[in-house]
Amino acid sequence: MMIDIKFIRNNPELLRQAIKNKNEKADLDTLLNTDETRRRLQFDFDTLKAEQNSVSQVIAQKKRAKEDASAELSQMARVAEQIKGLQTELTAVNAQMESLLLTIPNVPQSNVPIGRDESCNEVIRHVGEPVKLDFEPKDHLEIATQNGLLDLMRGAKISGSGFPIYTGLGARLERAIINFMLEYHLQKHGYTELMVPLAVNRKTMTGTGQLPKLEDDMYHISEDDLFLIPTAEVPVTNFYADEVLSYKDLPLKHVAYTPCFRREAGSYGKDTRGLQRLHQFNKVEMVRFVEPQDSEAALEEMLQDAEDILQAFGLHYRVVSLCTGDLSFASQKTYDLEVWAAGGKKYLEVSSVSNFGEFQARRANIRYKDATGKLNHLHTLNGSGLATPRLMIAILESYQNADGSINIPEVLAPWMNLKI
RNA sequence: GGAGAGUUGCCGGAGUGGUUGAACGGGACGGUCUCGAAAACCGUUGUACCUUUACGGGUACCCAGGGUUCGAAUCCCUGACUCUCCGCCA
Repeated sequence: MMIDIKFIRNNPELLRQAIKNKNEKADLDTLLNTDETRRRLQFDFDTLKAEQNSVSQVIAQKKRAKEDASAELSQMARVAEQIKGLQTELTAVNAQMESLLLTIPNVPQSNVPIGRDESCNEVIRHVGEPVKLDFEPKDHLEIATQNGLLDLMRGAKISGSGFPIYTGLGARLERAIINFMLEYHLQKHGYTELMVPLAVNRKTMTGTGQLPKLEDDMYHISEDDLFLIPTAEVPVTNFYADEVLSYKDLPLKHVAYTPCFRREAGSYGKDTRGLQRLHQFNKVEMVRFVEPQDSEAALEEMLQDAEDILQAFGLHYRVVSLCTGDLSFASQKTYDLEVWAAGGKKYLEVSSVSNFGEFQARRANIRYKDATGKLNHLHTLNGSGLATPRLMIAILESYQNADGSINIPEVLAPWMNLKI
């Protein structure tokens, strides 16, 4: 499957532009040349095979009639040899095609701002007001330390930096946040929960587009060639890999809580204080499977689903439309939600909501039969709803008191067995 | 970890190395019949690629990858997965 080679063949300039705008390094010319070679080989192969098939029947007839078929046999011996040669070439070219196709990114939607990097992202709107504190706010790490919520030193001791340990009330708070978000999506947004494997195979990682590009960013268990998931998107989207669904099943909406693992190779020393950037963190993820004509509307809906969580916490945030240079490899349009951190006085990314069009469905081979019985690739979307670390930062910093204590957000009370 | 059995189309289930893309049954869909329905009968019912303005034609696919052969669903090798039994273990 992969990305549609016919589409690439017919729209090379569109692809060239998309690759450039996304700052990707995909070799389109080699791909197109290889495609031509492949088609020529395939044609020759098919032609010879057709000859072999028909003469083989003649041989069968003659043998049954006890006639001499030695002329045909020697002719076919030659043909068989040629076929074998072509077969070898074809196999090699097909493999080359596949690895080239895997490096072609998804094409951004036309309404995505064009730009090199995040400085070109477009702020769509601000929602709510930054919390007003009549004292100099502390940052989340100070608050967490003072209240005994986190033990990063011991996390570093037993695993390494970036593997946080939530302690006591901190652990309960983290768990309450996760449960609150999960139940919110289940009960108010109509998602169905999945609890999924945290280690997945290579095919699965390729299906959603993490591989081959991001192999260095993932934890890999070489013994079994398994990868720790960087997001629940991977196992949840691949839930339907190699399947054919019915239009009657759609839209499908799944939500899953999982820890996420990221090596964050190459980002050392950047925004590392406290919970800002971690190798392991918790996230509730929403995934949707929809008919193609519904995916644009579904993206807006999912964005709202994620926003609802921030609003439930009464946190100020902004919605950002990512520019082409900041879009992920597989995405054709992405909104980020950035929550206001009162202590650090900056916006922190807590959610990324993306429409992948048919890109992932092609790679993972997820199809559906539409109302007319026609087979199509469906569209996939996903969005964080939300990632907890930076949400925790915003909560601690927004709900702090002058004496360094913190209040528990009202919506979490039922999840912590607290009476407020 | 050890031993055995298996993997065929939407499902069940045949298949001797040569007209098998695949018998037979079921399901689904269309039609005949009927006031309507059931039953019965007739027909249709895979995917991908190449080619053709079109009708059509060609190739591949019977878990995956190799091999034997003029020719493989059918024979051989390797691997994946499923099931049963034993061992170990939460």
